[in-house]
Amino acid sequence: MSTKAELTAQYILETVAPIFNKKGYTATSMSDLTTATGLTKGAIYGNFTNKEELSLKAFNYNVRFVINKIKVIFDEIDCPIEKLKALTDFYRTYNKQTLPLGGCPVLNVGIDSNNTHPELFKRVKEIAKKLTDSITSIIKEGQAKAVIKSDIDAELYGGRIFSFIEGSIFTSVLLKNDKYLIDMMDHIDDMIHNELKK
Amino acid sequence: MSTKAELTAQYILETVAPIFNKKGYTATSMSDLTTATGLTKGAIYGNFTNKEELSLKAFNYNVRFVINKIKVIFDEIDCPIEKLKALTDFYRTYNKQTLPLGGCPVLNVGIDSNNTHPELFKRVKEIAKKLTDSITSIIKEGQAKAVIKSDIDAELYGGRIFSFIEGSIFTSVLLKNDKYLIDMMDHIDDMIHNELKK
DNA sequence: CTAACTATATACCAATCGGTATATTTATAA
DNA sequence: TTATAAATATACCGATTGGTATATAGTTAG
Repeated sequence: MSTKAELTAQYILETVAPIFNKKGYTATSMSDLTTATGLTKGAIYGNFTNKEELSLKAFNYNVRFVINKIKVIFDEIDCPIEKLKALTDFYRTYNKQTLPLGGCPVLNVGIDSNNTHPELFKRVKEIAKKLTDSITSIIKEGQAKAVIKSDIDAELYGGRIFSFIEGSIFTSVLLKNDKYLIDMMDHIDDMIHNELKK
Repeated sequence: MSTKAELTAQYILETVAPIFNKKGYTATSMSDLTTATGLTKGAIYGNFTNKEELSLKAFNYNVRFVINKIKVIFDEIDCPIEKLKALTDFYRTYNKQTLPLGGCPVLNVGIDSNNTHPELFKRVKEIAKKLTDSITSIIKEGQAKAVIKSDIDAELYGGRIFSFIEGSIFTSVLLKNDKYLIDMMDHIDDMIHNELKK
């Protein structure tokens, strides 16, 4: 029952997660982490084997944060069309919601880990696949329930919507204006009505 | 006439640009650059004041590479609609074309420099603005020439198309499949025909 | 209250970091 | 061919990197 260490491990993870997400793996130094946590290397290395493991768990922590929010929303909705609309509603305020994380972990770590940290990149890819698959599933569910046109290519739209979302997050962050994100969600809503909905 | 130094400076830039683009600023070490160029620090620091200046010029070099390609295409086309379609054609093979650069510099450096290198980030933002503006201009030109619907919000579509492009680049890189990029270009083409074109 | 154990802090390691001063080589002009 | 200048290589700098061995402090069971 090592409750003490578990608590500090959790505290370290929470504190460290946004730093890794914002600065990236290499640009985040162990001294950044000791400063932020107010702990020493002894405490950090007592709870995590090395920087790599810590960064991976930090990414998982950030992703879980986002996915849990989406899950909560989805669990309250039956209709696939409404699920998709709830998803765009969620992403309308995505930048505000991911402020404590330091931005979108998939976008940030996806770019950061590419060509530098294969294991981390692999994990991001897994999550991206999971996200596109979940959108695809909703569309297929909509087809099964006959509220979405049966001739729609669900996989294609799943990937397309994922690109829509990540692209507009990127633009809104780079140009520092949420209008790009919000407009894209409007566009997706239109698409749902004009192309997907039966 | 210091032709010698100018040549090596150019050689260094070309060799170094894809490394910065792939690994990011911090993860790229000076020793990476001496190894890649086969030169020593003396040669590099003789031609560039420091790592920061070098990374900025490397980004500019990469961006110029891409923008020049687009310029060449645009200069041969008059019709705004055809320009937009040529743009999607260009991006269909974007990953292959930017292979020597190590990927999309706007996407890579935009994420990498955020929260770490304000000056570099500012420069990426400038380029992103330039790109969205150029798309917006084409749409406005199309409206002036009465080939694009006059009630279309050109700025809105400019930002939207930019997000489409960057988002699909991201997805195709992350999931290692060009189909996401190609499908997005198909989608933009459809949009041009169904929403923009008069 | 003490002994045993767990968890954190301290002090240190070799390696690498970006950067510079100087020596050496290479190119150029007379 | 030689003197001069330009360009590159070498050798080094202090600071910081990720990581570890050990000492100290904190917690808990008897």
